[in-house]
Amino acid sequence: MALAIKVNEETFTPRQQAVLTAALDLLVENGDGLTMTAVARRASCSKETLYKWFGDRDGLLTATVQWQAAKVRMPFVDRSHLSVKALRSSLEQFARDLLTTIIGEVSITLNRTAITHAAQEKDDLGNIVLENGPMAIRRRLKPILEAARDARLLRFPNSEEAYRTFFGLVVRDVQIRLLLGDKGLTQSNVEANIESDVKAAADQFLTLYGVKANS
Amino acid sequence: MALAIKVNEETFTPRQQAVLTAALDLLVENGDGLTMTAVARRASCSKETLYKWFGDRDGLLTATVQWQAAKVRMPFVDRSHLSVKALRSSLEQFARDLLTTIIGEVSITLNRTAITHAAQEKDDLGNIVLENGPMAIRRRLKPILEAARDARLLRFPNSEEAYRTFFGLVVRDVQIRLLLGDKGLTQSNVEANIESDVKAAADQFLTLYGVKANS
DNA sequence: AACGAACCGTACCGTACGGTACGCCCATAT
DNA sequence: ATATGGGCGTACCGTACGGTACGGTTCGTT
Repeated sequence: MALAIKVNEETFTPRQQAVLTAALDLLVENGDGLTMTAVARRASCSKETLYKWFGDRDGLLTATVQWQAAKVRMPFVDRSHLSVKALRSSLEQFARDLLTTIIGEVSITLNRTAITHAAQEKDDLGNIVLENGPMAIRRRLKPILEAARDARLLRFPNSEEAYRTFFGLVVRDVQIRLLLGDKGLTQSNVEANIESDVKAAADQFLTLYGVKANS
Repeated sequence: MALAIKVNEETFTPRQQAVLTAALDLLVENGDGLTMTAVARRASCSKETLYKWFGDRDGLLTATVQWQAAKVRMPFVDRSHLSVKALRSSLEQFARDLLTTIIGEVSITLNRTAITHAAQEKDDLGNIVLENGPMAIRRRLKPILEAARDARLLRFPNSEEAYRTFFGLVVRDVQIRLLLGDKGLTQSNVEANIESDVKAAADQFLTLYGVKANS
């Protein structure tokens, strides 16, 4: 838990955030478009300032990803009253948040950038994205799963396995196809089916781990 | 189906394949290490030859990915006698092949390269990897699923959905974590659990879509 | 008013790399 | 033996980009 890199709102001044926004925009528009000159021009600042604030290109990239990844805050899910209905609703909420996040252009860009980065030895960005993406969800979902198990609504030997199954049921091949730029899978295309996919994933998860279904 | 890019063994001469091997090695060793000079030195050939054979850097990259991706040939799965046992065995075989492929260094490198490539406008590599990865599996698995449905072993409204669920149950978060360079998930780490994961995925899939379980 | 800090814009430097040109070797054909 | 062509090695060119330097401007402080 101490591993999570904390980025407060106050970490960056508004001016700096404007710079980071420019950097992110360039990243989204054109993955390799993040040249220092381009960011400086887009943000109407001098390159010297960029180097003063962020050290070097990698620092700017890291700051951008950190700042943006930390913004992915999923809405709070109630875990007080644990009826089957409430559990299903929570699962659907998680699935919906996960899917809508994943198919967003920003998320795709961040993941692509981090993966490109990880292809070289420097794996900072990969960890940042992981920490704010899958791991953040895991941290939030696991206690709910465990509470549901304690309430005899779910049955599983290992909450880690249960979480990963949920992830798989929700994400399936959507993320990798989007990352690879599958033209047969536009965001709007996925977006239209989110609700039915969400329901299907929750149903399947409950079929696999709900108390009724499992022996 | 005509979309699949065909790459015969004879497409490249042995000497050319040696060059492609060198290129792939450099790619695996260091994602951005694929400079024309480096490939030429590694393969003991001249840059001029590279340009003569492959046109430009992108052509070399594409040839490398095509050539390597086309090598991913999964073993044939018998689909003649369709007992429950044979079906489960087939599913496990698919899951095993999928997992072992995905966690391989070559696959990770290819996917990372294609994703990096897709981050710019050029999406050739993404399609090639997709076509030889997920889509190849889909083409092989779908008829088996449909045969099993016709034999009343499985029940699903949509074979596409069934395939994607299978994919999700098998891959879960493994691929994205490996692509992002998650240090808590080494190949050997995953490899050790392949067999149990494979069994679990097949079990879960049969629980969801097997005739016995569904109403 | 005077000073200084922060910052913009631009010019500049060094390097890395894609791509080209050229000289040489060697193998095969005639 | 000689010619020819495919290919190796190297040197070279142009450009793009990371990083630095510097003059000019704005703004806050005293």
